[in-house]
Amino acid sequence: MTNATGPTRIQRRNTSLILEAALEVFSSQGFGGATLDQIARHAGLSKPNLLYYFASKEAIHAALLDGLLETWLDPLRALDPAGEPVDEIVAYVLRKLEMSREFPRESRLFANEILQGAPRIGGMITGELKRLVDEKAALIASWQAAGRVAQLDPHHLIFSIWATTQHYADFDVQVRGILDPAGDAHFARAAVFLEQLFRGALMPREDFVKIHAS
Amino acid sequence: MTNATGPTRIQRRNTSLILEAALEVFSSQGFGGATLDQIARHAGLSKPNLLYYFASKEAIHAALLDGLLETWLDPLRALDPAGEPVDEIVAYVLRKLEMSREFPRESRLFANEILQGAPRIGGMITGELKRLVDEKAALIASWQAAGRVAQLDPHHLIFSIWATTQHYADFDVQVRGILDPAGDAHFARAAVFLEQLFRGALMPREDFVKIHAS
DNA sequence: CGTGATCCTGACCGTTTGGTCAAACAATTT
DNA sequence: AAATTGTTTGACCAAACGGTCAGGATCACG
Repeated sequence: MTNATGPTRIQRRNTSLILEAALEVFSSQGFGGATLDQIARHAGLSKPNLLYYFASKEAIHAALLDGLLETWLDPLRALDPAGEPVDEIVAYVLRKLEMSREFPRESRLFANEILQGAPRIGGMITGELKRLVDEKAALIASWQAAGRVAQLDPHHLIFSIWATTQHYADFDVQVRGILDPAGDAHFARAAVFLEQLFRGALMPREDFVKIHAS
Repeated sequence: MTNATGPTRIQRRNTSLILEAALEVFSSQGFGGATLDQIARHAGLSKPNLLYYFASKEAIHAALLDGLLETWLDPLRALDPAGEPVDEIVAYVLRKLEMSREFPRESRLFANEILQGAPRIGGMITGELKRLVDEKAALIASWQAAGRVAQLDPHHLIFSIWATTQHYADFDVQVRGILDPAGDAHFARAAVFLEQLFRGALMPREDFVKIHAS
């Protein structure tokens, strides 16, 4: 039965094998399109063995999302009230872009979930996520009130950061189809572009004039 | 058998019922997650009746995408070499945002397809789409060479326009979960924001200084 | 009103789906 | 090495899947 000594080596290894395989399959097929057989094959385990570690397909999916949500919101949490506003926001953009490069499957997993109406994480959006976004939007608004950032709707600013950065993970196939490269070269260009885009839009107007008038 | 007089009234009505239902289901479940029974129920037809009009599930999906691709690329095609550069690009942004508001399901259908690796429209991306994007990117580059638009990578500029505008369709649930509104009110704010964002980033630096130095 | 073409459906088929289970197998403890 | 616990699997199940088909209903038109 349940054991107080925690998960065994085998348990840790297999649950992680399963979650890795599930990430691969769910992120590229969506929940409905994924099958336990696919996940089992990717994990190198038998289907009944999956269901020894997880109660159901839903349970695997839930465990995946649960384990990822925290990591996913960390960059936004790191937005520092004490920092230089424009630099803070630009750093957030680049951190988010980096996550799209390093964890594209995780991004696609969330994208799939939200595209399909967020049936399994709806509560988290209107709860934890909304609280965090409202808090950081208020922070940006306070920066704007102090004249340290250009006046742009803070909520929509955050949306635009999500949209532009996650685009490189979620629409990877399209991006690669249009720019030919097989590697990660376009991420460097994307970083330059996004920094220009947001720095240009965020820099307080007076500062901008000062710099360019000289 | 085949008739030279074209489709009958019934054919037109039912194929359109089926495509409308398929759009609803495919866009919210993905191809793999959708079932013929769901589509049939939404269309108010029996499953065998669907298959009287379309040879297979794949055929319905293909017909949907085929009929939509042209419409979807029209706003980009409309980017006019003869127009005022910044206004042209901003107009494109707003047109694209309007499409996200009016046709969110179409946007999600494409998003689902590309998220899942574009297995069914891959050729179109590296063909027709790439040609169009390259052409318009060259147009923007020529505007930049003439000093009429700020220097920003044109391809990534187009990506960022797609990303920011389609975000309001594809991630609708998330946007609505964070801003409370049930209606379309946030689209007006999004339009203002996106115009600020892109106009600020696109305006040639010299013009900007001129305007704000006075 | 008849007749040929079009349209529609209930019953059915083979396969795949998520999930179960008893029994075999391996690890660990005593 | 025996006993206990934890792990794995082949065989199996009911339901749902995409798709077929023979035949009945409905239509357009002379």
